Amino acid sequence: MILLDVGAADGRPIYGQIGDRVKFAVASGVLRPGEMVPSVRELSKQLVVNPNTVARAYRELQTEGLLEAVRGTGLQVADGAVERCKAARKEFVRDRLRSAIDDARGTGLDPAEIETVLHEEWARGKAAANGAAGRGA
Amino acid sequence: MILLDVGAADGRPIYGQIGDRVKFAVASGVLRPGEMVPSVRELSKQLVVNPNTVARAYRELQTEGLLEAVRGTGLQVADGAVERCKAARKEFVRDRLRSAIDDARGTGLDPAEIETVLHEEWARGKAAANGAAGRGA
Amino acid sequence: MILLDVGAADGRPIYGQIGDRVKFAVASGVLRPGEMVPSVRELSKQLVVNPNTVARAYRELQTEGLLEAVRGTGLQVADGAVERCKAARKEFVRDRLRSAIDDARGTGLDPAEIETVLHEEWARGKAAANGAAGRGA
Amino acid sequence: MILLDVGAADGRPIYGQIGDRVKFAVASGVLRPGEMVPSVRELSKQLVVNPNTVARAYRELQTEGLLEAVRGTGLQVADGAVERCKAARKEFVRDRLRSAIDDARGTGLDPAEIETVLHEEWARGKAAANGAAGRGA
DNA sequence: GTGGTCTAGACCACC
DNA sequence: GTGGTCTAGACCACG
Repeated sequence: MILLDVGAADGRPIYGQIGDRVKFAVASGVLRPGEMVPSVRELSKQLVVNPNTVARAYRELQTEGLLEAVRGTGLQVADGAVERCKAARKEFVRDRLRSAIDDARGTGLDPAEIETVLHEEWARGKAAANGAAGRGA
Repeated sequence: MILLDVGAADGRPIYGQIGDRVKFAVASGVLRPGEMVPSVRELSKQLVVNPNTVARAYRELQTEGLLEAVRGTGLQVADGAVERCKAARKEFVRDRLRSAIDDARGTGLDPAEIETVLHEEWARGKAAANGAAGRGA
Repeated sequence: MILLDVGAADGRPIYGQIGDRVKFAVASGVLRPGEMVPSVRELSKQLVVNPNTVARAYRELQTEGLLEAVRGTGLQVADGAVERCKAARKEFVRDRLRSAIDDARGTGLDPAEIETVLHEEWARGKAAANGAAGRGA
Repeated sequence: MILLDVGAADGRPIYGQIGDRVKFAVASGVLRPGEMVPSVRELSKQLVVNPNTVARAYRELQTEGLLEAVRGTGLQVADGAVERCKAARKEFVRDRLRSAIDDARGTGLDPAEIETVLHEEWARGKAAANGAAGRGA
């Protein structure tokens, strides 16, 4: 099973995307406190990314207190991580949507037309999600 | 009046943001074909950005055929630019919203909650725009 | 003038030693808020160390809020850095002395003998410092 | 009674710390020539450390001639070990104190202030030792 | 010139 | 096997 996946280059650093993915996984309960995260080498293979990049992502999560090192064994999700990850996730979503909307408004395009596009894209995303769920069932 | 404004470090290169702003200005009719764009020096001062960065943005707009050099005078908006800029703008808006929505969905957050946030942020943006319009009147 | 110097491999990571040196320099007033620190490349040459290692040290100082990036120019000492660096320095000194003393006690060596050695080494260090100062004057 | 104890990650390898502890125990007479040292398994349990790590410490003590294998029984303290361990201990203490003092001086902190801290920490260590002795009595 | 990111690959200590 | 550190060198965006 593929636990984590990073999208194409969307400008954000890869190590940041990896960090976010881990947070989301913790927030969603896919990764639970006490559980080990994939090893640096394994995840780097899975994502086709340099081990250093994964290591950097993990290091930052460690300094944030979300991950804990177990000597010679790996890294595990810290105890209080779930709540903080949930908060971080919602913050992330809100920021992302807000900046997209602000950018759209900033173009000078008619707000009504923006709203139309917004609804279209929301519906498209929902349909895609349902389709995926349907195929999965 | 501030014709162009570039946001803080949102990851995208500044010269790209500047290029987009020019396109949007053309699409909105703020900048008309035949009109001169601000000089590199002027715009770089206005945006508190290095002149090289503005020059690069203009250079790329020239290679896209959206701007034309007028010898010894500066750069003017090309003739067929409006339609292409309008198309580019709508494309930009759609891409931006779609990727934001996809990213939000990718976090595993409950879609209903995402939709709530989406509505909140849309309303917030609308209110801010009205407020700005009101202050302008 | 050599602003910073890292000692031989004393077990601690080099990037940590570099970070400490910067903090000490700030605490001592050698580096003042608003001043630029040596560039990554320059310092890496000076210390005969890989640029990445210096970059890592600087990055951590940035996340600690002690250094601020000035786009395309370099890194400068942050405003409130002096106080925090002074505190960090004293903490560092105390930790270092305490652990050394604890380790010495942990060996089971007669406390009186430890104290003798302690006085000898303190005197030796003082003499060396004076000698250096004398030569410098 | 806990014969040996290894501190938290102080940067030095654990197997080295264990080796030192054995040497100190020999120097202090806690472990006498001809006496058996704890088995790898027993000591690894006591220290909550991987058996390999203890084994490595013992191996190095063997190559230094401080421990001798007794076929089918274990490892015993070698005959001439006491003197060498005493010397090593004093060397260790001196090195440790000197490097700590040098490091403290290297920070640029006022020597008088360093001396104050030094006295405080020395007193603190002495008090702690007395307290432990008191509790033991 | 500046820092930031990423890759590739090495060595170490520990399990 | 694990993570941590370091080196070497590349490319990018920006000044």
